Amino acid sequence: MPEGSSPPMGQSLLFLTDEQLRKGIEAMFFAYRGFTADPDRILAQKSYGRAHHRAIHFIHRSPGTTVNNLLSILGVTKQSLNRVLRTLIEDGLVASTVGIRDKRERHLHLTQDGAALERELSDAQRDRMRAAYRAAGPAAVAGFRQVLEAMMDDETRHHYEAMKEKIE
Amino acid sequence: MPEGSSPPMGQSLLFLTDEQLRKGIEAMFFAYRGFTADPDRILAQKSYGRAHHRAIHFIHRSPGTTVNNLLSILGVTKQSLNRVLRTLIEDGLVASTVGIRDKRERHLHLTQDGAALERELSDAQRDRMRAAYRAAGPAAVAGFRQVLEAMMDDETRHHYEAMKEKIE
DNA sequence: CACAATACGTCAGCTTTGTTGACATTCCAA
DNA sequence: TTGGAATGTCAACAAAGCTGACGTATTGTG
Repeated sequence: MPEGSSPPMGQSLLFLTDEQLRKGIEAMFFAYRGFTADPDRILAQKSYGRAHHRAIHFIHRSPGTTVNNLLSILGVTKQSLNRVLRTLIEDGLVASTVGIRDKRERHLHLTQDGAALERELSDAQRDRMRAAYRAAGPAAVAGFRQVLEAMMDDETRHHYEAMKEKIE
Repeated sequence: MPEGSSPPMGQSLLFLTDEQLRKGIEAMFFAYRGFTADPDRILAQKSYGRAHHRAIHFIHRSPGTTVNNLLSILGVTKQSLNRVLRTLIEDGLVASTVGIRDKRERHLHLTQDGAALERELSDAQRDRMRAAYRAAGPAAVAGFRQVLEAMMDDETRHHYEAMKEKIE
C-alpha cells in the first residue's frame, strides 16, 4: 500500500483518476462480453444457457460437490439452480448420487457426455483467454489477476481461493 | 502439472497453462460479480436493473447519442433497449429530443435526476474499482487493462476505443 | 415525384434465469 | 424422539434478452 511516498511518488496516483477508473469499468463491461461470447454460441446450439455452463464448469472443477456447496459458489437460489440441474441430469450430462456419509446430500459428477460438453465449452473459452494472455504477456497477466482478485467480494474471494488450492 | 521444465525460455510460457487459463476464467467470473454488486444494490431499491444502468452510463458518456448508436454499443435489440429507455424517459431521468439534421433520430440526454442517479451508481462502482486499483498498483492496472482489451471482440473493441478517445 | 431505405416506436409472444413463498420428505444428531 | 438441516417441488412472478410484424415519420435516390 505504501505508494511512491515522498520524493516524486514515482508513477504517481494518476492511475486512480476518475477517468482511468471509468475506462477500467468500460473495459470490464466490454471484455466480459467477449469472455462469454464463444461458450454462448455453443450453448445456444444445444439450447442451454450460461447457467448450465456455470453449473457444468464448477461440477467439473469439484467433482462430487454437493448441491448446497454449488449453490454458495454460484450465488443463486436452490430453485434456480435446481431447474438447470434437472435438465442436465435428464439429458444425461450430470449424475446425482445420494451421499454416503450423509444421505440427504446429493453428490454431483459429470457423465462422459457432460465431460465432453465441458471440454468443448472450456476449450472455446480458453482459446480466447490464451490469445489475450499471449498478446498481453506474463507481466500483464499477473496484473490482470491481481486486480480481479482485489475486485471480488470477501465471501466470493473465499470461494475463489478455495478453488485455487484444489488442483495446483 | 509441468512445473520446473528446462532452464530456457525465460519466464517461459507457463502462464499459458490450461491451469493458469482456468484460474483466469474463474477470476473473471467471480470478479464480475463484485464489479456489479454495488450498483445492483442501489438499482434494486429503485426497481431498476443492470440494463438501466448500462443505458444511463452510456448516455452520460456520450450525451446526445442516438438510439441506434446506443443499440450497437450495448449489443441488444431495439425492443429490449426501448423497454428500458421508455421507463427512464417516463421517470424523467432521460430526455429524448428529435434530431435537428435528421428528424428521424432521437438524441438522448440525462436530465438532472438522471445525472444524479448516474453519479450515485458510478460513485459506488468506482469506489470498489479504486480500492482494487490501489491495492494492486499501477503496473498491475496496466496489465489488467491490456488483458481485458485483448479479450474483446473486434467490433466491441472498436466501440471501446471510440469511447476512450472521446474525453481524454 | 415516386419509391426505397432508415430510424424509431410498439404490439405480441417466447425464453432464460433469477426471485419469494409454501410445503413435503428424508435423515442426522442432540 | 424430536428439531433442524438438506433437498426437492409447486406456483407465481420479474428482468431482460429474443423474433417477427407493423406503423409512421423522414430522408435519400433513381
